[in-house]
Amino acid sequence: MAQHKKEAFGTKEQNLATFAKALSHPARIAILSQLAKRNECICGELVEVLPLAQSTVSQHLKELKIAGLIDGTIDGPRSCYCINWKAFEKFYNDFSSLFTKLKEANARCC
Amino acid sequence: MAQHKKEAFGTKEQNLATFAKALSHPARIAILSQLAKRNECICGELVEVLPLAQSTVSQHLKELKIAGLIDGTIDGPRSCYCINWKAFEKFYNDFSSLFTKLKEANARCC
DNA sequence: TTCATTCATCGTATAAAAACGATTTAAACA
DNA sequence: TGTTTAAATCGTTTTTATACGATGAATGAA
Repeated sequence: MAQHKKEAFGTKEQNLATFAKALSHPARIAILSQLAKRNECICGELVEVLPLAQSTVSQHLKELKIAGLIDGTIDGPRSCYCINWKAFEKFYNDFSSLFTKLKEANARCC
Repeated sequence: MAQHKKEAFGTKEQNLATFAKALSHPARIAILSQLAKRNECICGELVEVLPLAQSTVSQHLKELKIAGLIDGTIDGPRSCYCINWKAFEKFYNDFSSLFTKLKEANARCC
């Protein structure tokens, strides 16, 4: 009875929602901030900094990767992650467009 | 075993995550777009436009309201909703700051 | 080759989200 | 007062997310 109906909406809305969902957990915001702060972005360093188990951090990294916001490369026994700037910028621009559209309409709201 | 640990993160990260979560469903993006498009923002009009049951739309409206992104006023037997511009702008600015911060760090990523 | 390190994945448990129908509430109107 | 209309809430089901420990795979070092 609770089948999701996300497909019933437009592509633009779905893409924006996917982007927002990737950012919808403080752990993933923290991960992005850490990736931005460091030259090296090793999974283990994130585990040290975050109040979560290693497996949980790995799971969040996977979600960010699936969303396309980060890239991961294997570096020996370690994994190095970094922000996928191109994807992130695309999503950000789409979101900014929505924001601008909403803003313009603001004046005549009830 | 799966108690949420969102409280273990910073306030800034939590607030951003809450904002993103409110936008993390295409129905809620569509609702915001509709609110921006119309002079009147009656719940029933949204139900007509969206591919969802009335109770489900009401639920999404409630979430947007709890997140602070919209305001609702009772208009006779109807409910009139509009975007809470101030809150929306605050969140948007916070998000833009994060984006800028990430962007500056981009050059020295692995 | 063996062992330690690092991370991903699996299995599982709990919590939250999404969706709907049915019911309730509240206002407008006859 | 009773009836209609509109929307919120309730109860329920299904799906997804969050979190962890345990296991597995792959690399690097002994």
